[in-house]
Amino acid sequence: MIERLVRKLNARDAITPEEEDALRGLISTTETIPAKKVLVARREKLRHSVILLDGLMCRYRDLHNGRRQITALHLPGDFPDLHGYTLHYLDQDVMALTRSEVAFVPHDRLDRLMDQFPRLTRLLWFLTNLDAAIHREWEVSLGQRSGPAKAAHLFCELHTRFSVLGLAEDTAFPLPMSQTELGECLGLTFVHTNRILRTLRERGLADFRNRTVVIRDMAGLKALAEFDPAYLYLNRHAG
Amino acid sequence: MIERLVRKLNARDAITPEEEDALRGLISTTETIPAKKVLVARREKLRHSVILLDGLMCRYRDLHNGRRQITALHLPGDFPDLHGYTLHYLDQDVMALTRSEVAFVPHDRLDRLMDQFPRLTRLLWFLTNLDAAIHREWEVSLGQRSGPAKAAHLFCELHTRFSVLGLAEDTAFPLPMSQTELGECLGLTFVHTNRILRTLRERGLADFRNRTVVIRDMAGLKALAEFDPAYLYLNRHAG
DNA sequence: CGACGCATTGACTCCCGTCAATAAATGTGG
DNA sequence: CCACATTTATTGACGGGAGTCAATGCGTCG
Repeated sequence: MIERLVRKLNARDAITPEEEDALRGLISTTETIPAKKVLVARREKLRHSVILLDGLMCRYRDLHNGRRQITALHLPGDFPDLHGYTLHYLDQDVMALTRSEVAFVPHDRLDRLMDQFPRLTRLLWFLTNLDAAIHREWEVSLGQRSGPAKAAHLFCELHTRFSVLGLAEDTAFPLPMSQTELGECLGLTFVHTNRILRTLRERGLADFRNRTVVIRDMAGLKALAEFDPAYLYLNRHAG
Repeated sequence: MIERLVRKLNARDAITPEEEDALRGLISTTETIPAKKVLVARREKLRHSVILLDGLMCRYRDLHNGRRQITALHLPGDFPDLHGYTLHYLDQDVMALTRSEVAFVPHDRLDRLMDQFPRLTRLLWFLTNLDAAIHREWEVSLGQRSGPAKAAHLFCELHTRFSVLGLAEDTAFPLPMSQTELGECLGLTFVHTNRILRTLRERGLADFRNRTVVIRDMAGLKALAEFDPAYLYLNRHAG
């Protein structure tokens, strides 16, 4: 059930069996969410948070001109709205990009966890801070990187994050979203996103097709993106 | 000493006198930081965090092409690197934009706080989540808003944040940074930032001069920015 | 088979970056 | 207090990256 979450946490800090049990005990129920469904609406009062068990989710914001910015992508093991525990409502919508499995975590169980497991509490706090670190790196991409570098950087990030979960191959990972949605992550229109994907393909760097990203030249892709994974906090023994 | 922080927290949730004392007890020493000084370097191992008492600070990231993205602005009462408590090092540099006063908070005192004050712990966790909410709103700006709307939105945000602290007038607030630095917040070059400031001035919306922003037409500015302050979580009684 | 969503490409426009020059403001030392 | 250097602000000319509009192809599904 929570294997992905444990795997994600273990990549950062050792989890004891007791803590793993405590995490398991957080879950009340699970549910299957159809693609395109908004799971948590902006401003909605929250009494539970959600662990993504399987599938792909995002957080986003719509603007009046019809454009949308996706501000976060969530992989299995992520806690897309854990911040809702302290914020009480979300500032953005959470949507399933694909059919997804989620587990509900009532906030009163988090209250109890905070009393009994300070170390685990700090780990959950860490998870929300990791989330924020990814937001910051996206700010850098959105503000400063060139179109191709934006796409390259996102591919590098996702390859790393999927690898941690054991869900990526050496040079490929699933990315079940449309070019429109990819563009909404990168701050680009789908037309321009399509052109950028073509340049990455023509330069022999990466290929996004059939909902899968194939990396042809990892070093070149990382160089174009100036990818530095420090913000993913994977250095369990260095940090 | 921590009046600004208390004021910031009180705008979100009531702080008891005991909690205020506990917050005061977090501080070990204070220090004056000269302008342009990097207070916390990326990757540096951390044993304390910092409360900004007075001045203006930012977090940023430099890219190889010489460009820089500022990912967060910090006002008095902010905790610019509180996330360093769980992350152990920062993914970005923290710099003083002006001469600043800071207070140091050793992480072992936060450890003790977590054992003794779960509600206050949740409030500190809230602060890092509020920080992340601002990151997300900046992602929306950087990715989707037009140049003038980016500047307008930042002005609206800062006016609100300064107002909470009692540091803004009805239609003006201090912004002691250069146009270059403002551009680094907005993802624009200083040349274009200058042009955008001119259009805001010519449209009678806002005027940024002498390190001060004067808002001439609040409704118009908010409309241009599509400013919705929900992400600042100020609705103490609604959330 | 037709409807629909998604991908691809071209033509055109415009926002924004680059390069460059100059003015204005600020700071510094004598 | 002035002379000078440095930073910051302003503006113009030019080019390129990204948005808009539009047409076409393609795969899926009812």
